[in-house]
Amino acid sequence: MSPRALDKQSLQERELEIIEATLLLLEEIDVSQLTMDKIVAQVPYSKGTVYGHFSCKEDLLSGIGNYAMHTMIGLFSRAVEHKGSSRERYQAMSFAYLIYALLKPALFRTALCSKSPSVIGKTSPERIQEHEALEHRLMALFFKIIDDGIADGSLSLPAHMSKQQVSFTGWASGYGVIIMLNDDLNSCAGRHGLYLEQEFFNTTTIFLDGLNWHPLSSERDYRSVIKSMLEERFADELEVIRARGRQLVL
Amino acid sequence: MSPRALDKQSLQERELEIIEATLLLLEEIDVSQLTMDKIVAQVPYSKGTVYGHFSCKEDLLSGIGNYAMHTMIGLFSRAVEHKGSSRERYQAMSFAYLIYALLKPALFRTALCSKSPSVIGKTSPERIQEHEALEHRLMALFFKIIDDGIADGSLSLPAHMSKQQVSFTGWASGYGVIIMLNDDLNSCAGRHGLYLEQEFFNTTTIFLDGLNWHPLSSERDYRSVIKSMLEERFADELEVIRARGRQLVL
DNA sequence: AACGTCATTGACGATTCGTCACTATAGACC
DNA sequence: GGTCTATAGTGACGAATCGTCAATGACGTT
Repeated sequence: MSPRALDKQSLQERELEIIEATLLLLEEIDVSQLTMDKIVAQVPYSKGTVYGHFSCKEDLLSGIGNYAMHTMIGLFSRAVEHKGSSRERYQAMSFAYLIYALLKPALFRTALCSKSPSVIGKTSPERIQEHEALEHRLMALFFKIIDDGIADGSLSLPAHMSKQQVSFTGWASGYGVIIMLNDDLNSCAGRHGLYLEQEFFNTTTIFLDGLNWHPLSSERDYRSVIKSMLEERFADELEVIRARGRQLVL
Repeated sequence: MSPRALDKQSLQERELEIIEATLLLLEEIDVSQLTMDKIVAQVPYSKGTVYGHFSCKEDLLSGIGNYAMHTMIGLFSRAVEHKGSSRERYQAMSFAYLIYALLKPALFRTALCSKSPSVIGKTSPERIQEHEALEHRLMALFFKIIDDGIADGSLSLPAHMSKQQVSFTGWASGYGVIIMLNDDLNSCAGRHGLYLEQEFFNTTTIFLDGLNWHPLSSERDYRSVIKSMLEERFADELEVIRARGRQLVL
């Protein structure tokens, strides 16, 4: 094909192509049945070329994880432009996570895998570094809003907690909920009656109340704030999600 | 050996033996390098026998996950006997989780793997069922304390939230923190300066404050409450953890 | 047109998996 | 105590998967 053309541009494009092909494959088969041979068959490149990009299956899964973070950063950046109090904007951003989970189920599911120790243990150092950089960018979006909250007086950091700790704690809580309710993403009926979006909302609300970020949930109906924010900023995405037969129950 | 002796007792003992041998192995090698052959070599049984217990490596990992939950239930049951307010007892129980994480690092690390979709996808239905039953038992311990809190008037359930939702949300938050700070379990210095025990404490505190579970953290120094609870109820475990060179920084 | 360079290829050896035909043994029955 | 049977246990083997590397070919250079 192109022997003397190792320009980064097309290399990255091909990496993306492999990732997208894998995701397409993962809409039909489970991660546990994913093999490199199946990926190679799905793609116009040979095994050697694929291995040139990804040192092993786990490395590819991590690549997908990073791709997922890119997607998230895009969605988060849109949510953060929501007009409202700093607490509302924080909550809006959290919900962009949910939109992503519902919009790209295969990506979401696979990205979770990429966090497991068994995958990380086989991931190339470069990709881990990339992962951390992306995580940092994501966290920075939250930092910004926390600063806003402190600036406008609606939030003061708890004793012994830095901005980073607050932001990390909130993120981890939401992450835990999503991991644990992930199974039922498609079945709609929640695990023992739990709905992802409900518990995600509850977790965020309790967290922000716990931080004493004003106005508290007792003073304001955040459920409808979120609802209208979603309809306004993510109309297209909601359309796609609904077309797939998944209703957001809030 | 024993042809006509399929008593459940010894079968379960052997299952445990295989699990413990695997955990021993996992103190030296990473999960990603774990193979069934290595396990078989570590154990006085043959491949066929091991496969009789566990249908594949993933099934074994899930078995380890369930074993971990057993361990946790044991520790939790001890923490719950702490004398103090209902909120204190809740917090004590949360911290039993941390004790477990520090006491059995290999078990803890592996149990995390067992939650990943790629592992669950290959786990036998029976074991998944067992997992859910154990999860239920664990949750029930939390239910109990939430009931106590409601009974003694220090807690009222938030609008639109059931006992189950509260308990789930709290659990998931703690779980997320632990997953995300897991890497550094042994390195002691936290990820970008975050310490597992610190953030675990913070998350629990914010969560309980968010629930408005009295007395709030502004009214009571829970840090020292936890400290003395640990010294009192988990002296032996703390000893072991310290002997390994890990200090609990609270 | 001959050469050098480098991306690409896919066949192959190595590893790992999971099965199954066979062996061993404890008890039942004569 | 000898034989028979049912079941636990074994480990060699075929199948699947992995990751490599010697060979190929496309393109720029001389």
